[in-house]
Amino acid sequence: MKATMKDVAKLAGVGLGSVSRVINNVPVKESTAAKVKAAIKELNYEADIYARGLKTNKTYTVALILPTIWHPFFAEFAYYVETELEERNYKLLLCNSDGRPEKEYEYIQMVRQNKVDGIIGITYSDIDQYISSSLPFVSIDRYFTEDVIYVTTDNVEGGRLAARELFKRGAKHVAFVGGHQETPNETKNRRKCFQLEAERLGLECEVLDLLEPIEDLQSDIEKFLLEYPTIDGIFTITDLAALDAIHVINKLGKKVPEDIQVIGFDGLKMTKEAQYVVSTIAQPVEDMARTAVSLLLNVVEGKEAPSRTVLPAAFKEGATTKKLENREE
Amino acid sequence: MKATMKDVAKLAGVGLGSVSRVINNVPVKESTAAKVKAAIKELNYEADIYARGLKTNKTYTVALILPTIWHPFFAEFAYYVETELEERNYKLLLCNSDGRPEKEYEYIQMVRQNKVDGIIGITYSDIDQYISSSLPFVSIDRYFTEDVIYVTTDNVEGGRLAARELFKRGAKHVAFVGGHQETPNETKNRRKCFQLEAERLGLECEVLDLLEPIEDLQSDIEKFLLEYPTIDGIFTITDLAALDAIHVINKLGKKVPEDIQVIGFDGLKMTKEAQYVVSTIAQPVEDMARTAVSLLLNVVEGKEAPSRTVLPAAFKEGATTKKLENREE
DNA sequence: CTGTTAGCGCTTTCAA
DNA sequence: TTGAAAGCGCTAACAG
Repeated sequence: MKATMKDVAKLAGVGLGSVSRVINNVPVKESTAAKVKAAIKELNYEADIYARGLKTNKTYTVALILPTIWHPFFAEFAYYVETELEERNYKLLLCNSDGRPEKEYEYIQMVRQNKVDGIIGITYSDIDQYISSSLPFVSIDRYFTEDVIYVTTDNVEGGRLAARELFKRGAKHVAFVGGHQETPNETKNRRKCFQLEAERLGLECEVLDLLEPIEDLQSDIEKFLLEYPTIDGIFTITDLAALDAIHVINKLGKKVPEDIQVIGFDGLKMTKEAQYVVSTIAQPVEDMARTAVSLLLNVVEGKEAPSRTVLPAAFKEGATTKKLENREE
Repeated sequence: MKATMKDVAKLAGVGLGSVSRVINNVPVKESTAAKVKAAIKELNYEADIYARGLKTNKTYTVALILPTIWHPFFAEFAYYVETELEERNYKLLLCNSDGRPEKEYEYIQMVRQNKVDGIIGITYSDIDQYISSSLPFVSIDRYFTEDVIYVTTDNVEGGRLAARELFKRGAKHVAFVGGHQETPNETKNRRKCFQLEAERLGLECEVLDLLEPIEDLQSDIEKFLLEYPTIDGIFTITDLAALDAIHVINKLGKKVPEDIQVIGFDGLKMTKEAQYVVSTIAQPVEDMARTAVSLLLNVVEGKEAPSRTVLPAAFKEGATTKKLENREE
C-alpha cells in the first residue's frame, strides 16, 4: 500500500517530526536529512495532501468560473490563468457555469469547504449576494460592489479606438453592432464610447444594440444593413459578432474590407500561434490573467489588493480592415 | 471562525455521529435529522473536504491533461469532460502540459498524493514509463501499452470517409496534407487510409506529410500545390491545417470549393453554437469525453473497463466542399 | 436509532 | 537538533 510518513520515519530510524521537517525544508542535521531522503526515495513516498491540508487549511488550488471554456476568448484566458498559477505552485479547478448561478454558487461554497483557496470568475449572473468581501474572489469584466476586486479591459478607450481606426481608414458612415444584458457590466462602454467618438470625429453613426439572448443576430444585421446601405465601417461588440457581420456582408454581395471594414472586440485567435480572426480591439488577456492571479493570491495570503484594475485595449490588424500607408508601430 | 461538526452537534444537542449521518444521508430519526439540519443552517456549516478525504481517501476530482486549452478542439473536449464530471459530482483540475513531460508527470504524482482520483490525458510525449496499469488513467488518441485504457476516433474510417466524400463531389486528383510525430499515435491512420481509399477509388493521390514540428506549413503547401497544379481536392490532418491550405489556395488565386475542395479533420467549431470552421471529418468529441469519464470513474471505483474504445468519425459539411444534389443524411 | 471513541496522516508544540 | 505526543475535522465501528 501507500507509504506514510510513519513508514518513512521507521525506515530512516528517526522520529515523525524529522521527516516532516525534511519535507517542509525546515533545517535539520545533514545526516538525518540524508537518511530521511533515502527512505523517502526507497518507499516512493508522497505526502498526502488531505492530511496536510487538515492542519494547514491551504489547498493551493484556485477555481476558475467561466460561462464556457469552449470559446476562444475564455480558453485563452484560462490558458494564461493556469500558466500563471502553475508558476506559483497552484492548481486550477475549472468550472463551466453555462450561466447557471447554482453552479457558480456551488464553487463559491467550495472555498468554505476548503476545496479551493479562492476564485477567479467571469460571471454575468446575479451572484452578488454570495460574494462577500471576505471571500477571496476576483471578478473579470464585471463590477459587483465596492470591495469585490475586479479587473477589466479599458472598454472606454477600446470603443474610442475602434472609431478612430475606422476613421483613419476612410470610413464615413459607421455602425455599432452588438447585444447587451440587463446586468450592468463593463462591456456597455464599448458601444457608448464608440458612438461618442464617432460623432466627435464627424462620422455618421448607426447603432444596432439588441437585448440578449439574441435569437438570430445574422438576420437582424441583414435588416440593419439593408436599412442603412451606405455603412462602410462596422464595430462589433465581439469578434464573434464580427464574424456574423462578415457573413451577412458577403451574402449581400459586398466585400470586406473593400466595401465595408469590420473591427471586432476581444482579440480572438483560435490558438496561440494563429492569426487574429478579424481586425480587432484586443483585450490584454495574458495581462488580465496574470493580474487576476496576483490579486487573488494576495488576498488569499491576507495581503491588501486594489479593488479596481483597468488594463489597456489595443488595435490589432487582421484581414477585415484596409491596410494603412503610413504604418505606425 | 468556521463552524465544525462538533459545534453543530453541540448546538443540536446530539452526538457527533448523528451529524455525520445526516450529512451522509444515513437514515436517522426524523426529529434528530431536523435538529441537526437546523443547527447546520444556523451555523452555516460546511463539511471540511480535507478531514473527510483523510478518512475516505476520495477526492472526487479528476485531472485533465491537455497540450493546451487554447485550441478549439481541446477546449471542446474539456468542456464536455467537465460537464460529464459535474453530472457525476466530480470536479476537474486542468493542466496545460504544453507538451512538457515534467508537468504531465507532476499531475501523475498527484494521484499518489490524493490530490486527484484519476487522470484523463491527451499527451504526445513519452510518459509511458510513469503510466502503470495501477494508475487510474485514460488516454485519448494515444496507445500506450496493453493495459492502459484509451479511447480514440476511428481514424481508419475517417481517412476513408474523406476520400469517399471528395470522390462523390467529383474530385479527380486529391492530396493529403499534414504532419506527424515520432511517437506512434492513432492519427497516422488518417493519412494511410485516405491514401488507400483514394487509390481504390481510382483517384490520383499526392501526399505532403511533414515531420513535426513544422516551421512554415503554408509555404510548404504552396510549393506542393505549385508542383501539382491539377489537385482539386485536399484532405488535411486537422481543421487548422485546412485553414492554412485554404489561405494558400486563395493566395494562389484559386477558389474554395470551386477549384479545390478541402476537408479537414476534427470537427472544429469556435463555440458550441458556431458553424463548422471547414468541411470536416468530425470526431465525436462529446461521446469521447463521456466515454473517457465513464471508463475512468469505473477504474476509480475498482470496476473493470475495456482497454480500447474506438468511436466513429462522421463527415460534416462546411463551406469548403461542394453541395451534393442528392443529399443523404 | 444514537452517543462515544478510535484513528486517518500530517504539522507543530513541548521537552529533552 | 530531535522524538514524543497532541490534535486538525471527520467517518465508521462499537456498544448501548
